[in-house]
Amino acid sequence: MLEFAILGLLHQSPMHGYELRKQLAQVLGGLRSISYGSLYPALRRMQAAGLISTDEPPPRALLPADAPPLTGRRGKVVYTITAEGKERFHELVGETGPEAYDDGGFFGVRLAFFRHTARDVRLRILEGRRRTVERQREGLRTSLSRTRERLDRYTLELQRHGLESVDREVRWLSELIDSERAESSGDRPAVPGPEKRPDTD
Amino acid sequence: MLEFAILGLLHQSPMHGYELRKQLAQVLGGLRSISYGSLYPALRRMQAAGLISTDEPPPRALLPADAPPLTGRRGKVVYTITAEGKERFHELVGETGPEAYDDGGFFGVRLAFFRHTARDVRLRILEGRRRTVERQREGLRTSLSRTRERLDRYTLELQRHGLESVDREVRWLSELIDSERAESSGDRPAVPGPEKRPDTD
DNA sequence: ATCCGATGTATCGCGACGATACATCGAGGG
DNA sequence: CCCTCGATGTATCGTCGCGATACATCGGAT
Repeated sequence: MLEFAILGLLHQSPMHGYELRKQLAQVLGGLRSISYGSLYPALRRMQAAGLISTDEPPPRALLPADAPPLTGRRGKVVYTITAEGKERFHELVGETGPEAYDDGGFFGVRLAFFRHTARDVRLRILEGRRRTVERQREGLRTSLSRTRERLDRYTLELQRHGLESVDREVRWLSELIDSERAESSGDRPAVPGPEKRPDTD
Repeated sequence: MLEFAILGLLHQSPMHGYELRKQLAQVLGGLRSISYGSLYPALRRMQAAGLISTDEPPPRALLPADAPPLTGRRGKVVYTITAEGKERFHELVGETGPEAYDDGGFFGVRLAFFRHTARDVRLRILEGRRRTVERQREGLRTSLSRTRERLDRYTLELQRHGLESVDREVRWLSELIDSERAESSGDRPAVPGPEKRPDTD
C-alpha cells in the first residue's frame, strides 16, 4: 500500500522524503500519516527493487578540514520514479481484486489515484468496496441484535455508532458509483475495447 | 492496548486463546479483530510479566507408545488473570492521559470497560477524546479549504466524507458526555472524595 | 548574535499482521 | 462404521509499520 502511494506520488513529480511524507498524509485521507520509520525503509526497498532512483547531489563538497562527526550521510535526496516503477504502477492501477478494496486504507489510496484508473476498473473497485462494507454492516447488525441484551451500555453505543458510520459509508459509495455510471453513459457507447488506458507517459 | 483488552476480558472470566480472540473482536467495536500472530505473543509477554497464568491441563496423558510427531505442545490452555494482573488493570483503568484517548482504538477499548471506571475518569476520557477529534476536524477543515481547488475530485470526496465522519463522532461524544453528566448530577453531590473505585474484587 | 521552527535524513526496538501448519472433536452423510 | 467437514484450538515465521530518537541545515524573528 505504501509502495503504491509512493509510486503514485513520484509518478507526478520527483520529491524529497520530507515532501513525500506530507503529500502522503493528504493521500491517506487527511487524518493518518506515515512515519519516517516506515517511509525510509520503504524507499530503500523500492530502490533495491529498481522502482525508484535517487538523484543524489554529492553528499558533502570536500568537507572542510575540521571534519564534523558525520555519523552517516546527511545530504538532501531526491527520489525519482524509474521506467520499471511506472510499469509497476500501471500494473497495480489495473488490479481489481479484493486486495484493492478489502482494506479501507488501500482503498483510500486507490481512490486518490483514480484519475490514472480506467472507468471500468474504477467501477469494479467501488462496487467491490461497497460489497465489503455491506458485509461488515450485516455482520455488525446481526451481532448487535443477537447480543443487545448482554452488552454494556457503552459497548452498545460504540457498536451503534460504528453501525451508523458503516451505513453512511455504504450510502457514500453508492453516490460515487451512481455519478460514475452517469458520466460513463454520456461518454462512450458503454462497451469500449477491453484495453483502455486513460494514462499515457 | 492489547494488554489492556486482554486483562479486561480475563478479569471477567478465564478463557482459551480462541475464545479470547472472539471476545476481542466484540470489544474492538465489531469490525476489526486481532490476529493470532498478535494474540499469542502478547499472552506470552503477559505471562512472563506475571499478569496472567496458564491453567494448563497435562499436555498429553501418557502418550500411547506409538508416539505421534508432536512437534510442539498442543493442549488446550486456559488463561487466568493473576492478582498482579488485576492490580495492573485497575491501574490502567484509572489513567486519564492522552494515551487513553488519542488513539481511537485504545479509546474504544477503554469504552468497553467503562463499567470498571469511575465517573470522573469516564468524563475526563470522553472530553479528552472529544478534544482530540475536534483537533482532527479543524485540521481537516483548514486543509480542505486551503487545497479545495488543486485536489482531485475523488480525493476531495474522500476528505469530505472523512470530515463528516469526524464531525459525527464529535456529536456522538457530546451526547455521551451529556448523558454522563446528567446521570452524575442526580447521583451524588457532584464532589465526592478523590478516591472512588466502583469496582471491587 | 541567537534562538526557534521548518525542513530534512536516518535508525532502533517493539509489536501487529497475514500466512501457514498442525491438532482435536462433534455431527452428518455415505 | 468410517470419513470428511467445519468449528475449535495452539503456535510460529517473515514482513513491515510505528513511535522515539538523533542529528543537520537554514531562514527569519527577536
